[in-house]
Amino acid sequence: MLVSKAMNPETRRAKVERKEQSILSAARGVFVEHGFDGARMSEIARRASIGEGTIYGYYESKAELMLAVLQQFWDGLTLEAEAVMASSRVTGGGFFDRLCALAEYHLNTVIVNGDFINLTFALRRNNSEVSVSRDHLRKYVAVFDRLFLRGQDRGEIRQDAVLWQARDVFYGTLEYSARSIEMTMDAERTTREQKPVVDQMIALFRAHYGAEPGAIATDDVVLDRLSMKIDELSEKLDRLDQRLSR
Amino acid sequence: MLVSKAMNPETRRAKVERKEQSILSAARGVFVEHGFDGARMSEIARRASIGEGTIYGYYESKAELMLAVLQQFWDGLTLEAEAVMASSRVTGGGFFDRLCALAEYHLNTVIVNGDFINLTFALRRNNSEVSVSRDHLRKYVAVFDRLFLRGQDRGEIRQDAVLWQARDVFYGTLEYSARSIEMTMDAERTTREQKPVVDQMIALFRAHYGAEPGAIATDDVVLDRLSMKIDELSEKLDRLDQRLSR
DNA sequence: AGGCTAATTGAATAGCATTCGGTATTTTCG
DNA sequence: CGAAAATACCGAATGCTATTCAATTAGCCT
Repeated sequence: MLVSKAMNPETRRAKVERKEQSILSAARGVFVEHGFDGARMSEIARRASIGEGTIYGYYESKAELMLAVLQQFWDGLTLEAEAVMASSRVTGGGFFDRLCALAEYHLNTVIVNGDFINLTFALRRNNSEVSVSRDHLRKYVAVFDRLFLRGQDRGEIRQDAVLWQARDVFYGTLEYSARSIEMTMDAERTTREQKPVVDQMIALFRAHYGAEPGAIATDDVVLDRLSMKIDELSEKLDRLDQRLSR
Repeated sequence: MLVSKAMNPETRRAKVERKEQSILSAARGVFVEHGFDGARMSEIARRASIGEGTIYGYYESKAELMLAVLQQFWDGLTLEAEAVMASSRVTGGGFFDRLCALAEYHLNTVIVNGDFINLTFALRRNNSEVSVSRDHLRKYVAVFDRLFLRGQDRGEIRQDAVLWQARDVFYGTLEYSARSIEMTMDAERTTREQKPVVDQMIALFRAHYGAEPGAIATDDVVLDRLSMKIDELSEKLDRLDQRLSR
């Protein structure tokens, strides 16, 4: 049939993609539930309603299936992070409002999907070739980079601030905090919630990277005043000089 | 024999411990070389020169063996970190010298033993009971805590600085930086070495937690210089004034 | 020495990812 | 449309490993 000829290439791809998605989502569920080693290919197959061997027509191995799941995961995070920053709550807000929103989103994500994130880095244990997801990670952290650069352009951030350091501090601190929180590592303070972590972080950024820290602004005022006085003195000197030479 | 009676309890324990150590070091080598999944119990047994089944008389399972290796690893780190801070190079030095030494040591360690550290957190995927090493982690990070508190006592650090935040920033940033470095994630700057990471970090700590932030000190110097110049000018003016009025 | 206990061993077991030969389903072309 | 060719699908068979266990050995005490 002509119809089939015209439609089939479409339907075929669509069908394949649908099946791929069903495998992927089944796999994601099983991996989240049992972890990598605990996940059984048989269970994934069962949940996706396909034969066990069929999976291998779509993914080379368990590790590569996991990798596909992780890539989808990180891509989703990237989209959500962008969405959070563009959300109405912070639209029109300055750099620090957006940063705060991003920090809250990231911290919460890391806490909720901690296992997933660990797996991202744990996967590159033996299968050294199967660790492609660098690009996806890069795309995710690029969300922060764009925000930071824009903040610099708009003059909200010091021009001499170092992007890579700020990025490391931001993601590093949040990730470590998340681990501390979920470990309830704190013998010192039993209630260590997410909010103070983000607040402290924003405060640090404001103080260290902000374009106009209070102390320095004050000093600037003092400097201006002194400069003006110098100018006054210079003028007076000139006038005296002229008077003397006359 | 009385001798055997007196010695055997000692020798027996010693023997057991020696065998335990030999298993542990064999395991460590194999795990480092091949990762957790890649490691074969048979190879560990061979390297320890014992039968395959014997291992299970000492450790319940492969995961628990790994755990023992990890605990030994973290304990070693703790000792080394203390040693670095007490080393002659920084003896008598202030808080920031010690902090710098600790940061350099930690960053280097994390880069060199990155796989090991990942494994620490990746192990608690399925075997949720087998994740005891919290105490060992706690002991390790406590090295920083002691340094920080001492710095506060000596007045080198602001009294209102928050310990847990500083800790998160310190370890979090270093760990994340290490990952970035070993991933050579940087399309922006190909040569991102360890030194600048540590330097930036120390600078941040000095500025944000130090009792006398550097930026303001610099501005103070500028202010002083300007004030002096104004004084000079004033004196000159006065002299001229006197000459004129004479 | 010699009996008793605990330690050691490596062959047997069991669990799982991956493969493969056969079957069903789709596509192609006369 | 129909049959041949190609492709997708299946799940039992394979192969590889952690783990167990019955037999053997070494250590200990009187």
